[in-house]
Amino acid sequence: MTLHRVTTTGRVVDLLREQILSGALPEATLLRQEKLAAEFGVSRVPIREALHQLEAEGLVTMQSHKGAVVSSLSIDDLEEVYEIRARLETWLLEQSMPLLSEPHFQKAEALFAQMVEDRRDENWSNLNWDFHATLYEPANRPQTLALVRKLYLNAYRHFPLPIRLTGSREKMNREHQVLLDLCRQGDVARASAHLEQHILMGARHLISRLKALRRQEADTGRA
Amino acid sequence: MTLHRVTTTGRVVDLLREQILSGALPEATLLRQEKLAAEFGVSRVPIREALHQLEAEGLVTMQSHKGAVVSSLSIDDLEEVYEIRARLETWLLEQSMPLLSEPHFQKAEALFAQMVEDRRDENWSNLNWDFHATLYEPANRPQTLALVRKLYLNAYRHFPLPIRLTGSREKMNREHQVLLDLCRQGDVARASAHLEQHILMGARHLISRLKALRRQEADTGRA
DNA sequence: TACAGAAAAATTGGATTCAATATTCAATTC
DNA sequence: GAATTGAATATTGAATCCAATTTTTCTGTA
Repeated sequence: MTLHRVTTTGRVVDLLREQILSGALPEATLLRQEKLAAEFGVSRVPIREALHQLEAEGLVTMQSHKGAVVSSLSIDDLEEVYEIRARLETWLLEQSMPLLSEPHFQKAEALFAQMVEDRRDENWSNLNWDFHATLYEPANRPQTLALVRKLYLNAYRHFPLPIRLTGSREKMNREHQVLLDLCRQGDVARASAHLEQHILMGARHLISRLKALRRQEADTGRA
Repeated sequence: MTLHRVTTTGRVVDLLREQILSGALPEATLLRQEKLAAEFGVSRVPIREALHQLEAEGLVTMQSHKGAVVSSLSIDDLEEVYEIRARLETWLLEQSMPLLSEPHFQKAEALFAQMVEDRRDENWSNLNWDFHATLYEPANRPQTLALVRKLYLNAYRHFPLPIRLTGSREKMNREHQVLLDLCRQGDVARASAHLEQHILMGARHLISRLKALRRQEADTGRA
């Protein structure tokens, strides 16, 4: 177990990524190197290296001599990412279900209970991911899991947390409960279909909330 | 139409990526900043920024104060990447097939003819990708297409070109021909199944060649 | 000879400095 | 008065310089 590199660049990358994925730095935010350098108390060099790295991850876009901005996903892109997730996650579930055993169910149920109980929005994303990942874990597909996780985080960002949860929490809980039941019953076909619906409905909800938000912004802008 | 940024870092990224994906820089190659800087006639700063970017793309791995190496895919990882491709590309094909029209067929046939004719190995990868992409294009899934392309290139590298083509060219051509025919006939189910086999067989071939190569290297190393 | 430890060299990471490009804003022209 | 040019300012891109870390080499000892 190697205790990873602790370079300034690495820390800046982690910090910025966290702030972008959490929504603290919303899309289209201009990232000034000097400002970030002052904020973190370092020179501009590690800032720029971090920005290049985040650009490769798709989280920011850089234009030479102009600056870096937090990149945004169009609604179409967002929908497509969810569809990719649906395609890959159902596949993971189909592979893992025959291998799911009691410890997995118990872990998933514990995470589910936490999600129902913990009302703090900021914990929801991680719990939700851990819940899903637990069900996929026996498939033993590390590359796929890592890829899906990246898509998950990338799609979930940009939205102030309360917004993306409003009015969907109870629904999500019910769907997770059904998914768990179907997994326990070993009904692969229905579990997979349910998961697909779960993901695509999530996308629909998010997109409708996003559109409402944009309409609202346009209205206040006009007023 | 913006004439893109021409920064030193950007050019270095493109050059290194090209060399890695083409196999000119094989896996596990140590990338010395000073050496690369001298080679490209620039300072170490843009080299380092480029390495960070390529690390985020997964093409190199960096260890602090030790150096950067061209990252390698294990055989298991390689196989998994091919399976992801199979899962996503069949999906793309299923969506695009109902929308395929004559211009697409003609473009695909032209690319196919070029692949049959052009014996130069170094053109094969790009032609092959263009052929596949042509069939997926009507699906209008830019994110998925970009993702699959990345997986395609990433998996195909590391192998000296002649090695990965030896003994598979004729087979590939036959399979492409069948795929084209099935697409023209509009038989979605069979085309999709054939494409899946095509991709998975490609993986099997590549892996067996790779294992043979490693055995051979071990033998000569022992001798 | 084999090994441990310290000095030296090599290499990377980060700060500072300089150069190139973009933006801002005032002066000028129509 | 509006548009345009150009100087001043701000910001990024890259080179050089210094610090921190790792690797190698050398030396002394068992």
